[in-house]
Amino acid sequence: MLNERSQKVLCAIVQTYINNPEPVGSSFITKRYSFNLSPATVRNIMADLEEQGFLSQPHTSAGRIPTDMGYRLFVNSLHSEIEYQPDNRSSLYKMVNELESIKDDINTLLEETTKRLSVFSHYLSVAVSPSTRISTFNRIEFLRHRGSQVVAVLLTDEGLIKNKVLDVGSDLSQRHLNRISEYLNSEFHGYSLIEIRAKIIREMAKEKDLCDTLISRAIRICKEALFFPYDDLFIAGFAEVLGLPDFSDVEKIKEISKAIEDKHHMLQILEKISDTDGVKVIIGAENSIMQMKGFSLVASSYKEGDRPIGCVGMIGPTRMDYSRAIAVVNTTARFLTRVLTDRK
Amino acid sequence: MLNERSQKVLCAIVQTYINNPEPVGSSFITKRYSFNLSPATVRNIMADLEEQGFLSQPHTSAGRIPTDMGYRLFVNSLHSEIEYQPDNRSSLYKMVNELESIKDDINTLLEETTKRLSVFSHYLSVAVSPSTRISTFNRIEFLRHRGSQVVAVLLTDEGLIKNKVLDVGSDLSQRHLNRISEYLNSEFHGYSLIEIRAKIIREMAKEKDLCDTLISRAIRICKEALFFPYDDLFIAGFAEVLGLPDFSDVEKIKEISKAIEDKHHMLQILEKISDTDGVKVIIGAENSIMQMKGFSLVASSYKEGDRPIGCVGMIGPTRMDYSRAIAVVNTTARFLTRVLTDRK
DNA sequence: TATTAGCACTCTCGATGCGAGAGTGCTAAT
DNA sequence: ATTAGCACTCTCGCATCGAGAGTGCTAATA
Repeated sequence: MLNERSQKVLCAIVQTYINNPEPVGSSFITKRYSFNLSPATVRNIMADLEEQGFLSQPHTSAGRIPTDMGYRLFVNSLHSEIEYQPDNRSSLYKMVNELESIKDDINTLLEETTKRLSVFSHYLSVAVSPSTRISTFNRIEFLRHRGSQVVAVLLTDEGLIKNKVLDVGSDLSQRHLNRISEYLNSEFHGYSLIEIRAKIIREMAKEKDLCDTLISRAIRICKEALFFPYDDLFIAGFAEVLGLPDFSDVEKIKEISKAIEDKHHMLQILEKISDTDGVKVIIGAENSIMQMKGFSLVASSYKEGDRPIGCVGMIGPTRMDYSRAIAVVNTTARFLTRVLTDRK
Repeated sequence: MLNERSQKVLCAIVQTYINNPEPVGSSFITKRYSFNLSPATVRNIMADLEEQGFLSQPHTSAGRIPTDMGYRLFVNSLHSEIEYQPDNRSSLYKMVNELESIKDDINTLLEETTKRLSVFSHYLSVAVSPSTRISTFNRIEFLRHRGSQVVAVLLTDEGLIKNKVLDVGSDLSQRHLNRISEYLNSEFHGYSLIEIRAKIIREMAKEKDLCDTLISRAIRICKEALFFPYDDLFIAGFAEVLGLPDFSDVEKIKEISKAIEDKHHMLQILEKISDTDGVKVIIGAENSIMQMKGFSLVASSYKEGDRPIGCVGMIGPTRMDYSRAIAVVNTTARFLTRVLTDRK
């Protein structure tokens, strides 16, 4: 579809534009890269590339800038080239080592990771905690709280700790609650939360008229206590991206701040990535789910053992340094995987 | 220090500038307000006000804009006039009523409050959860977690629920932990966390060589479990303020985003307000603690009964609509107070 | 046939100039 | 003490202009 020479020129243009966000001219390419081509030839190639949709021109008589398609081709070629080559910059390793000390609480770990990642990369960085849906039930405890309220504390094998305030009548004493939690803990230990929800639904249908009140109440309480509509989302580095030349325009800033304020949407995208393996790159409006026109996401799942459980990544302008971003995200995800896997 | 007429003119200028962020000229004032003064007179007054530091001029031959001092005078006069007149706009009441339904969890309540408040006011809105320092210990429970870890769950009388992951050796069984929590709960019930910390410090000094291991360990564990350096801070509405004309400049946006990324700083300011009564207004760099040059904070503590426990407020450009902001913040704080007081 | 040199053309960008408009400060009259 | 009048200042929008960068096309070249 594209001969090798054209592709090389395209990549050169993308790389040049990434280094410096100004339209790239033909002569720059011939000077900077030794393709042994004259500017005129490069111009012809560029015209072709534009026709095929890989480049665009802000106006006649300006150089070319990559389209999303252009970036995509660039990223794909990159991928096969340097795939998963960890970034050996000492500062990244330093950062990662600093994080080693906080392996106790997974949310603290993720929060600190995103913070440092954004400072390090100058991009927005994001992470989602292990998905509650697929998490493995370890145990649940109920603590009587003020009035008719009860605090349910859920622990999962992945290390998640989730609180939920429930309103059960005031007739259930702490003793009753302990009986309920004992029952649930023995019944559900080791199942994933999504399985448990299914079980509960079945159970509720079955026991509709049966009335072992304590158990049926336990089931009902549990259904509520295990329902967490959203996983935790960590975002850091807004101040960082404001420094990029791509955000010298107020409109652009509004767009990105809208994109990250819509946490629900963000989570959807990241959770999809949480389920898969390796680094994913989503460029601009590629993924029609997101109204992230103008931004790209480089993200990877992190795992516990062999099982992907969450996701960490970076968001930047489409003009972001993909090669570095991919390497950094990959390194970070591997680091998280190692910490989460080793901690047992 | 300032005669009544000058003050009226100043307030008129401030009000005009708040309505529309353009330097205010003398003739506008004479036309819009019926002071029965000629533009020339107003010009003289304006020159005086400028000399005294209440107004400034972007350039000769432009109108005047208020300085921080000018806003301050304006706000003070406002204060004595409409102090604590609740805002009767039906939409605010509607908003507040929607919030009534989530009185279960205080953090959820605060989060939703800030969200709605920002949408309603078009300013950034902030809130801090009840200060852990002054909160009243209700009980603590320890749950064995993975490996040598324990999850401490702290409940306070104010309704706070705090988790902390601790690394105690792996030799303490759940049974031991229960003994410890029973001891702590009977010992500390009803004390404020800050008192408890003091008690613990004394206890630790005393028992240095004594070695009732379980109790001394309990004390040590408790010291760690009760230490929460930061209260929760809720901020919402960044996208809202971007719409204001005051933030059409990228530099301004950077400034405000820096101000809110520094949560530590923000908390310091808000915690001070949490301790006092009524609505406070901090204009620009007035409070030298904050590098919030260019922004103002309108905030009020909310209470449980008669005791201020936390704080809610709004941040906007110095050119914000103080009158409305004060009313809205006041209404919101009173609403929170009512909900938190009634819920028992 | 693919490449290239040459050249006219187009478009942006910064500098410059200019006039309208808004608003001031000062002075002299009320 | 207030005000009318007026000269003055400054911004802002608009148009003009030339330099510079980069293109597309054509004709020559290997």
